[in-house]
Amino acid sequence: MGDAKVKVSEGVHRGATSRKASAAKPPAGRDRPRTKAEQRAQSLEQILDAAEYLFSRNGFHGVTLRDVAVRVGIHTTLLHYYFKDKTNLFEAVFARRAGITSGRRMEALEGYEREAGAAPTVEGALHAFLDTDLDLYYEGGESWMNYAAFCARVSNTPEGARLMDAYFDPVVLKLVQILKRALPDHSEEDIFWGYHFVTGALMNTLARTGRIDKVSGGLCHSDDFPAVRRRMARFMAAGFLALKV
Amino acid sequence: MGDAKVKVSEGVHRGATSRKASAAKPPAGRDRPRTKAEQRAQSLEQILDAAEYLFSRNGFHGVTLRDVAVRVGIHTTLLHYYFKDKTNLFEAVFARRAGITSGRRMEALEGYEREAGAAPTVEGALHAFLDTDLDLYYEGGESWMNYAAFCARVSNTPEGARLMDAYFDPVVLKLVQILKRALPDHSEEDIFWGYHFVTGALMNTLARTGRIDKVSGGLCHSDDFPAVRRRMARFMAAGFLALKV
DNA sequence: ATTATCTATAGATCTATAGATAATGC
DNA sequence: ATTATCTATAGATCTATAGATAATGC
Repeated sequence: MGDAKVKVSEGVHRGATSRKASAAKPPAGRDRPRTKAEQRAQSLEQILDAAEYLFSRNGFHGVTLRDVAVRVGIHTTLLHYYFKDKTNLFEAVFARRAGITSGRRMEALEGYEREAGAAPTVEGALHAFLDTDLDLYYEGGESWMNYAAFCARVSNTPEGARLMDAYFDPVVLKLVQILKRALPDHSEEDIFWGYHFVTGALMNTLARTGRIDKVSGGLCHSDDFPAVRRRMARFMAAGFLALKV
Repeated sequence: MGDAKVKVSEGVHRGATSRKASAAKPPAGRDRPRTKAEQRAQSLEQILDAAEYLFSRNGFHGVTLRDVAVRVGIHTTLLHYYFKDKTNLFEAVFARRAGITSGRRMEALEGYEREAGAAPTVEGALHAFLDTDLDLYYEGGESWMNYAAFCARVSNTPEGARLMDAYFDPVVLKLVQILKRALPDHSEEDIFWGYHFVTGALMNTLARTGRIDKVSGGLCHSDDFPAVRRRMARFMAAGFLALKV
């Protein structure tokens, strides 16, 4: 765990050293939370950010509560105070942003459905499904990018897949529903397997393993979601169409 | 760990009970290895099988040496005897079949290259790349299917991705090389991103998370590699072609 | 005589809880 | 008076090693 950077925040009560350094006068900025509500909110967020980052790289079992605590600069026991136990913390990381993602996607899909009226296209549906999501992560900054990687990792595990179901099934079913209308002559199996390919490619994107960087000799970058966005819906739409001989 | 089935093998020395039961006479079948070489080979294989299965579902940190030992029906220390430490065991699981997979794929790609001569197609290259692999896992039985899931899981992690590089880079580069010849007007970036989509979809297949089963209401099955094989090369080939406007 | 397997055990680490202390709230 | 944070510690588990025992090999 030599790589666990201790992000020293100037929060209250964060070890004698930093406290002493800023004890005489209340430190200038809004670094130091005033009310208890603020303090609580800040701690929760810092903990979730750290856990999100660590879980996204090392998985549930690859992260210890100590890792998280060290990264935030607090004591392990505080994690129990706020989150009861490790499983709960993990699920809290997942739940924090799951509603937002799935909500935005659902809106985008329903928006497209209305707009397209009687003649939805595969590519249109995929744009709504994919671009909204990619934008959210890319524009959301580091934490959202970590959340994306977290989801990719979770989705790859048997237990994790179950977690995803609860939040993302409605969105997937909405997408499938539109795809069926766009491809009335395709078999249901074709549509589901097409969806299976799309998710795989998407998860591989969100995971940002760095493999594409290496394989391409530095020409492409795992972090370059816009590059994926520019290609993915078109690529996949053509794939769907090709399934029907 | 309630689900860790103890596969009681009738090997030598496997606990007083089973030993006593078969002590008087040497047990009939070829269950009991004669020579030390056979004994060694059998133990190694049993350990690798168990580790492969467990690592594929729970990842490196989600499996303890005790889990593996219990599943085989031996003592933890024997794992150290044969494999030194946990990391080594993990890499041995990976290495056992990596050469075979990558070898077969490479042959298939080179075979296709010769056969296609001056006019290779994207779909042809993808058939060679994908079908060979899917067949190997599907026809190889349970252990090969577990290995596939193991790889999918490994590939999704930052450290794991590095492991894959060593073995699979030449195969990937060969594929890319053929794709470039098949798509002379495509940008290199397009080809690499297309490859990125293909891998993602493939890894999602190998992982067999059961998600497609659920989403499709039981119509499709994660285990159904032939169904993927029938669709994937065609799907992806169309995607590649669509990238060039 | 060598190899395969087990027994015993050290040392580290991990999760979780109980209870103390130091802040803010009213 | 309540909430946030820390100290101390129990109990479980995990990896790894040293050394004993029981097979096979010659």
